[in-house]
Amino acid sequence: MTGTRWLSADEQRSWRAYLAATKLLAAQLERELQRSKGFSHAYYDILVRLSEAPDRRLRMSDLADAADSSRSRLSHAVSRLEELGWVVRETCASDRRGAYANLTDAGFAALVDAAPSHVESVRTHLFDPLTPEDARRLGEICEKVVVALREHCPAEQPDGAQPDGARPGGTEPVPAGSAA
Amino acid sequence: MTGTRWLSADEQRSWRAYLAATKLLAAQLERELQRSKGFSHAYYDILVRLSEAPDRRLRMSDLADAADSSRSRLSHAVSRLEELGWVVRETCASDRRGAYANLTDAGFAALVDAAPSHVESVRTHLFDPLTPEDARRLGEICEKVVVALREHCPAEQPDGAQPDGARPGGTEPVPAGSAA
DNA sequence: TAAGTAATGTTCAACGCTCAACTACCAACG
DNA sequence: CGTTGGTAGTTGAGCGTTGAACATTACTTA
Repeated sequence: MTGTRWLSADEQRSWRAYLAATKLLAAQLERELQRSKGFSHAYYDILVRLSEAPDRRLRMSDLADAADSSRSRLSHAVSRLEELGWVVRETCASDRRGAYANLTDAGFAALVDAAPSHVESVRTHLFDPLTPEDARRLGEICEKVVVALREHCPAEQPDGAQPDGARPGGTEPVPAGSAA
Repeated sequence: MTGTRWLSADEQRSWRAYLAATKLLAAQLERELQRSKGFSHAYYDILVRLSEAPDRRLRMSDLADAADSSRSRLSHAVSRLEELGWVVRETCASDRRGAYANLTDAGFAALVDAAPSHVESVRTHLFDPLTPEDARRLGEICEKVVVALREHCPAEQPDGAQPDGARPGGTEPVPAGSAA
């Protein structure tokens, strides 16, 4: 009864490195963003998704999917962003259960303000230590993992976002669209 | 004044894939471990580190470093593990400020019980979608990132663990040492 | 030995996340 | 219509993390 497919020595080493890298990198980016701009990466991510959406607004569910977040978490987070004046909710006319989250000018400004230092953090701690080839491969590998995860749990995840893997949109820098 | 080194289109794509993959994978592993065994990956990690240590015990600080955890978080976590009967604290004779965390037989048994399904999760969601070559490269890339992060923040991190990057030890399977 | 500095570990308050209700609404079917 | 089932989003309790403050003990230097 030893059906377990244990990890090989190489796999274990990769796995440990993965665990350490992801944990340390996330903690470092969080710390730098928190110290320089006073808000979390979770907020940043929400602001980015909204900034990229048409009219800078998104249905709550779509925003949750875009940010790989649970609906509950998103609802709480949007409430806090509303208190900051960075997002406002708006009820949906066509489906009265629904709600839009709108990015305000102040929210957009906060994103514009935070982006440069955050991008610099990402570059410093992730891309600078890697060769361009490494970076490209990391992306490919992660895309494979994402595809597998999205199709592997069709009923467990917050929702079944299509396994795109190739969304355009600029992550860090502020996307197209005029400020203010 | 536009000193920001923005991400290229390729870099952005890699970065987004990285963000999605790490978030989804962590959530999936957490969910499966939680549902099948009822405890978190944070606990699992602590149990693993303790199980690998001589006499299955470690100073709190060393354990915090090994698990890439803050002292505060570790202290809380160990308290909870103590309530489960999986770890016991012991005051250190040679340094009376210090404390050891000892893995109990029950704690070791819990790890032995959880390991197979957890390893299966890791394999299913990470290694199965990848080629062996991918897995090897992922490990190399992560090791580079870890090295950079560890040397880049000598005064900010919980502690200054030496930039090893090549610790042996078996991660998932239960390491050498007799059970019970 | 006394004073100053550093390290270990715990505790507390604030905050965010999770999970399970819960409200409100839509849509289909009889 | 009225019912049933499913969807959108919110809420609240419980729990874990964070970061700072704290007590205690060790080390270093005069």
